[in-house]
Amino acid sequence: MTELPDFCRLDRRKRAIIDAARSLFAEQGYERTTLKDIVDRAGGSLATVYKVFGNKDGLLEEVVFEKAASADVMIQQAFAQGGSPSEVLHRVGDGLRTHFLDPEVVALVRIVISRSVEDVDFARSFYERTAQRDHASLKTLFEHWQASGIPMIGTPDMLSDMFLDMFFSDVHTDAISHGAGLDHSRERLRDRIDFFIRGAGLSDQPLDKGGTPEMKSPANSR
Amino acid sequence: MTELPDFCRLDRRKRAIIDAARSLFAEQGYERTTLKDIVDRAGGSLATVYKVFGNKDGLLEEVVFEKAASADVMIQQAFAQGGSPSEVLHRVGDGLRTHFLDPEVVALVRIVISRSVEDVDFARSFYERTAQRDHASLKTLFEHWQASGIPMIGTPDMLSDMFLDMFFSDVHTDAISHGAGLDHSRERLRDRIDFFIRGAGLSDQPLDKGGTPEMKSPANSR
DNA sequence: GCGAAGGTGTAATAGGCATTACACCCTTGC
DNA sequence: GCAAGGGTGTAATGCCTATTACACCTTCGC
Repeated sequence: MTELPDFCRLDRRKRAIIDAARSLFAEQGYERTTLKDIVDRAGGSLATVYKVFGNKDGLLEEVVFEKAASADVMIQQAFAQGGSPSEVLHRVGDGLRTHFLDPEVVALVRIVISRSVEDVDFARSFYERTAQRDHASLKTLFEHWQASGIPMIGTPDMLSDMFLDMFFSDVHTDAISHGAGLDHSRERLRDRIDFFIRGAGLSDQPLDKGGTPEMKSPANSR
Repeated sequence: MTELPDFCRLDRRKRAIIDAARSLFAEQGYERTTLKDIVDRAGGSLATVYKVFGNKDGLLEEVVFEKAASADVMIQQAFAQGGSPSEVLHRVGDGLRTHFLDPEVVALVRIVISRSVEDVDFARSFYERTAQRDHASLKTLFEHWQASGIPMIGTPDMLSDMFLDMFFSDVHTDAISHGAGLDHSRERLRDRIDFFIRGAGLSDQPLDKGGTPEMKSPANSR
């Protein structure tokens, strides 16, 4: 029963291979990266790659699904911290921005998209574990607010869609233009989320009825 | 001087090859499509492909940039037809929806994204001729309205960005999920554009002060 | 009909890379 | 120390496909 040592050793190998593969895939794309490249960077041996992952596709799956975490936990937390819809949405937006700003995430999205032709199931599975899950989490938020009597225009489903669109479109643009066309500043994000909040009819409903009904400042036209 | 006949003949060949290549690239992706596939479908000969396009990459460029038309003309027309911002934007939205619903457009976007790693210039050039041009056209619209005294919240630049995001994000989702996750109905589009109009503070400013100020039907909360 | 310009078809070249096979070395538990 | 099992390194296999070369056939103006 020499399980533990073997496991550890193999495990270290596995880690090194996955890390090397992820960075190489991100740099060069999947097709252009040869297994030799990966072995050269990770150390170890080609034979090990086949022993652990079966083949190149198997390795890709491990790499992608390890990194393809949904942001749902972050969304729950942002909600749990409390505050008005506006405050929560700004927090969520910050979290999503950080997540999608990661160049490795963009690179993986590129790979998934290019493989989505040959392997629809793979891509769809990625979609379900990321975008669809984010959507569901966000939808829950709007449902909560709706249930607690906060007025909004549009269904939770539609609002969640629109909110995420702001981020997917940025990832999309980044994937094509390699960041040439995009300003990822915090100010831009703030403006966009404020825009969303107006569209959703969520402009601060003062739960405390102390303040004025939100005098729209003309400062928005930057 | 036998220019015309030669030209015509070559031209017919060229057309057939581009058409075959475009449909095959859309079906299978660029890497998976061999020049043999293309010649088999187009008829003619491999040698002709090399004579006309130089190599496989040259063929791809022709295919992509022929199809990658900007929607700017459509945007100008939608504006020229007149009407309130709301009316114009709904028209533009319809046009963009039609454009981006074309599966071949989505397929080409997939290809451009996957090649954007190895050939940044190619992808960027695509971006400039499509998204960036659409953005510029749309921005002009908002500038016109702004100049003519119609109040709006946000800069023309930002508004144009936000408007296009609704479509880019759909293309992005389609590219990954192959349409599994998306409803492209006209109703959804209408709701989204109404959302945008609220966010932009453009909710019908009656230029003609005859009618009622556009009674917003509560049908929005579908 | 004829000759030439230009397409066509096919076979050869060449290189790349996933995948497999195999002999060697090193760690590990006794 | 030592035997065994599991990693390692490398070479071989095999397939695929871009690209080239070349001999043949069509078309078109005359």
